[in-house]
Amino acid sequence: MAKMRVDDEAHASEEMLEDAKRILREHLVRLGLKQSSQRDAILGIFLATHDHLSTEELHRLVKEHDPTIGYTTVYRALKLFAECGLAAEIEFRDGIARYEHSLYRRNHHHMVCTVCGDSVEFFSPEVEAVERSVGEQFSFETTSHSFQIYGICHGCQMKRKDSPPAL
Amino acid sequence: MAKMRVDDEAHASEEMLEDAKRILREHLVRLGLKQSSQRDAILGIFLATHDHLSTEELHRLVKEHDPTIGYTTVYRALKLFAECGLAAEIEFRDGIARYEHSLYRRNHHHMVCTVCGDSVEFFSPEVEAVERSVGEQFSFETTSHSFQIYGICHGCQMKRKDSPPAL
DNA sequence: ATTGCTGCAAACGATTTGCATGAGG
DNA sequence: CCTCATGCAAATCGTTTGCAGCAAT
Repeated sequence: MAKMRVDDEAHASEEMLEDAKRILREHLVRLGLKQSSQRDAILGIFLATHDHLSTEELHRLVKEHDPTIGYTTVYRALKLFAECGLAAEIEFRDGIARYEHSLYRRNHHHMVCTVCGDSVEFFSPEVEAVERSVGEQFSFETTSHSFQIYGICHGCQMKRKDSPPAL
Repeated sequence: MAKMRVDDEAHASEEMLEDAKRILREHLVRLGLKQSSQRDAILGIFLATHDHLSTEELHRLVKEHDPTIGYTTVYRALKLFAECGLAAEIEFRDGIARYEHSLYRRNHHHMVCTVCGDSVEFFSPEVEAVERSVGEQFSFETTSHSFQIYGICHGCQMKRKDSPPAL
């Protein structure tokens, strides 16, 4: 429940990079696909961030490293990562698909401020338990769930008090 | 936790229709908006279904009743209903916005089959509790949450077994 | 009369695809 | 060599908006 220390995270990401590369490689072999330098680069950059990136945002980061890589390649790479469980798509109600790491990151959810768009993470094993129990109850073979909380963050609440309420 | 009996539901929806009309009316007055026959018709048809309707699906139903009502009017009516708490938008990962009744329908979530798209409803008060407790913890004034479970329904599991697995 | 509502068509924007060229096995 | 990956441009598709005429207050 406590936050990981930064050096723990750094250590974890070295191992994670290796695991991730292996998982992607196995996935490619399984589907008869090929490796490419672009995909390796995109994977590395994706794993190096701890944000919730849209395709466009990741593309921007990737271009800093290699300006020749196109949006479509990033888009397809993210799909591939999601297929093999390296990335998970999350939906923040703004109509933009965002991705985050999903390896080693279960039980982890988001609370989003509907005013400023910022998000905080929280951990909630109960939700995982609900997935299991409901799946059993209805004979679903569950694969995932999506859970977000929406509200107004502390900062935006303060600003609201200062300025006159719009409605 | 037990399912409502059908006649309970029928009775509830008469009362609900009145409540809904009143709520919408109050909302319109509050914002200085006007009533219209189209919106009344759309509200009635919306409340008469128990499905998770996309704008297009509701528009199709509405046209059966009055072919002159356009898509845009249905679209704007749904937004209005959502604003005043009569409808809630739900997201099933297919990129289509769906709406359902939200009046009298809290603690109610969906499990969606990623193969056939069918969904079942379930009730999970724990999730509401998580919203409250996480909101407190991070000083968010929470307004709502979104929770869906994804998986493969019993029927689609059976079909999988029959036909040779694709991958 | 004034102001909001409607319906059409057009704009929008993120996502997805077709295709010619280049790279991996 | 054959097949897949790439990057561009174009297509897609649900959503949203502008606007002229209609309806409600």
